[in-house]
Amino acid sequence: MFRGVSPINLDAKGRMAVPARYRDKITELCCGELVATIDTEERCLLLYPLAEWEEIQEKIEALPSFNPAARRIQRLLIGHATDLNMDGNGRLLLPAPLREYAELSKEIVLLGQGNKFEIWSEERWLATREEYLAEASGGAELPEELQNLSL
Amino acid sequence: MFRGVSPINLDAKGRMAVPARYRDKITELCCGELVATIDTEERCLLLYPLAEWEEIQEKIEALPSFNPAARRIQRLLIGHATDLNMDGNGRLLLPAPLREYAELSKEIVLLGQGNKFEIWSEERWLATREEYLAEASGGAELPEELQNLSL
DNA sequence: TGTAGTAGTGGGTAAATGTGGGTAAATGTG
DNA sequence: CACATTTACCCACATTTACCCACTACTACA
Repeated sequence: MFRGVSPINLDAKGRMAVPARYRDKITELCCGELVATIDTEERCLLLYPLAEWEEIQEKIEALPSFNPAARRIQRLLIGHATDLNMDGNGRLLLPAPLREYAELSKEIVLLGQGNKFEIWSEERWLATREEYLAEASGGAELPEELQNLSL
Repeated sequence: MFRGVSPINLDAKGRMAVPARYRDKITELCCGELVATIDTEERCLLLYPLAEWEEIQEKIEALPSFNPAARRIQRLLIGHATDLNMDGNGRLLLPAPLREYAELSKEIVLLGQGNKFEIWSEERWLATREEYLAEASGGAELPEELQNLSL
């Protein structure tokens, strides 16, 4: 599915040009209909093909709604999930509330992540990547599945 | 169903313009007839399509009425439930008592939440969201369903 | 190295949307 | 029954958005 990193500039209207190498697949998967929402762990956005998102939303809605942690997740994820369509030039208009959440200004980064993309402010992504690298080289606390992973 | 976040301004008469992207679906589902009531956990309002609300009200009415907790829920939810109609411009007049409960002044936020909407004062929503994010990243006390959720 | 095609970027314009407010009907009150 | 207040309906304006077209920068290939 999706992979790779793409530095992108938002234009003055808050639009993001989807890298051409993804466009055909996105058109094929969901006719250019995508859903963006927030990531609850990091200040970045998640971008799903519509069909992919709908499966996830079903799972989230099925959570027990009297459970406070589940209500939080529902409010955060479904509450921010916004439908987006690619325009004729293969661009997406990122809604202002989502841009504000992820602190996106001009320079952003699009990360392919399998069934979805992540959208980061470039500055925040570079800083977070450094943190990850530092933690990873600590080498401690890896779950068993990871320790057995051969690259 | 409904999803996404919409910042909205109430006008001087306490009216809220329903975002255009929801209007068709609302008209189709319930001819623009909605029911607003209070949320008992958070200081926000809940907004249901009429048919959706009627199912819920039946369930609430079926609760054992000698049980004090059930009576409380009945008084709070059914007692505050108010029928609203979209006007010709796709706006809803939010009744003063409900506005006061949720402390809605000018800037409000509409959150799509599956079968319903939530209406928050923008200020309160932003503050609550930060709390949720902080708690979510604590990572503790997640129900099993949530721990296994892969996004 | 030139040329053609593709990708990324910028911005104009018409249509749709959000906003404000006037007025008449309806409602509640003295 | 008259009055004051609220609500519903309507029209008009400001703003935003979607769509389109044009320009520039690359890339690939001759």
